[in-house]
Amino acid sequence: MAAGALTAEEILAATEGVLRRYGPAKATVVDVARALGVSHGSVYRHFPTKAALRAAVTRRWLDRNHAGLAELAAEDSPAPERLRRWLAALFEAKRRKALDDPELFATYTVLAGESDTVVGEHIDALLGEIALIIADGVAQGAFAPCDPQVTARAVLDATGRFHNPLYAAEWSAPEIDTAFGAVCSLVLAGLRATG
Amino acid sequence: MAAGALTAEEILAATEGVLRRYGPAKATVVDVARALGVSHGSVYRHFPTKAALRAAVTRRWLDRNHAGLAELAAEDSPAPERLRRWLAALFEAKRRKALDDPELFATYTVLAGESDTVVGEHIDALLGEIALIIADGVAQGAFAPCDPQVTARAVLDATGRFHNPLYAAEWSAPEIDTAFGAVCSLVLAGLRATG
DNA sequence: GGACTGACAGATATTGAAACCTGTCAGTCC
DNA sequence: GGACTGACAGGTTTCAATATCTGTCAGTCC
Repeated sequence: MAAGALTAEEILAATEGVLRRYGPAKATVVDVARALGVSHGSVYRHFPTKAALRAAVTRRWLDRNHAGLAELAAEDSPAPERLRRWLAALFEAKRRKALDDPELFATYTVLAGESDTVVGEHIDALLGEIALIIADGVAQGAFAPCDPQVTARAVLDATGRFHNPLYAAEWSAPEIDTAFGAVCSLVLAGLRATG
Repeated sequence: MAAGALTAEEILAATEGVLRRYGPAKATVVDVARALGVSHGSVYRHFPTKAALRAAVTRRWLDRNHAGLAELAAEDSPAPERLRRWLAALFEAKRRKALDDPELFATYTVLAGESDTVVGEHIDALLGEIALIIADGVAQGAFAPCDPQVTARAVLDATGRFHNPLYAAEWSAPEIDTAFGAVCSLVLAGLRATG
């Protein structure tokens, strides 16, 4: 559709559009090719399988939504408030996506469920950022000594209700902010004095 | 099938059998009636709708699995270790169900997803037990002062990965016990010194 | 008289044939 | 020669006809 040769980038953009229009169940590789004005064989020159194409779209989406969080984690500020803002930012980003366009969010939730690998890498990135903040906090003396890796996992697990898409339906409930605040406080208090 | 008049109890037992054999998608009221040797009209004398029948089966199952937990919560022992044992018992009960008979567990997970009310009551019961332990802990001086209701919710939320059926697939992973221990320790440390 | 039956209407699920999709590859075109 | 096409085999999805199910109720039976 664009200038000369077909690029992976163009295919990904077209695939996003097709997914948006038809949903994850009905979007086909033929639809993507049609949107680009090429044969579907051309798409297979750039992506080995439909699953790989969908995984690539998922990775793009995850990366885009994740922008900004890494910077926040690396900020030079007291670890406790930094962790709280980081968790709040993660929750807020996901919640906005889920509430602004529920269908698109559902589409990407399905896609994410298809490729463990992509999701696993995303989670590893999040864990790394939490571990960074925790290590800083221990160095600052704000958190009790601990294994940052293991504790980062505990923090991510404990806040699952506020980032795991499985819970998206609960994110519009009025008491969700209270619940988020309570879990955050509990986790931060726990970090201050881990047993 | 049994002695004289058809009882709700017999219908529930027969329904469990039918669900076990055919799964949640294919089990019908006609199947239940056939298993009991009666017409399906008789079943509707005891339960107004199929949904109500399924909700009753779900409640029974939840209650049965919950047996023992309430006693544990009411025990006369230090709150921190009591809470840890209570959480471990909850996790262990769910995990055993999920691993012993995955199909049956999946069946009941589907059923639970159908009736918010029944699940809500079950969660309220769990929250009450946690709140009881927390209130005891505050009275004992082991936990920092807090609103037991709100904090109970935070504890249940924070440990969601270890009791919410949505996570059942992860319960056979080797590192799950480490993760459980880490979250428990974090939560208990948080209760000791809530901010 | 009250527990139960069985036939019924409308809604939902099953089935099998036809349409479509995925992934491949020999061949076309610059 | 490398990007692209288009026809193809095998597998999956769709669609409409058919069968089954849910929930009701007038009537049967002890």
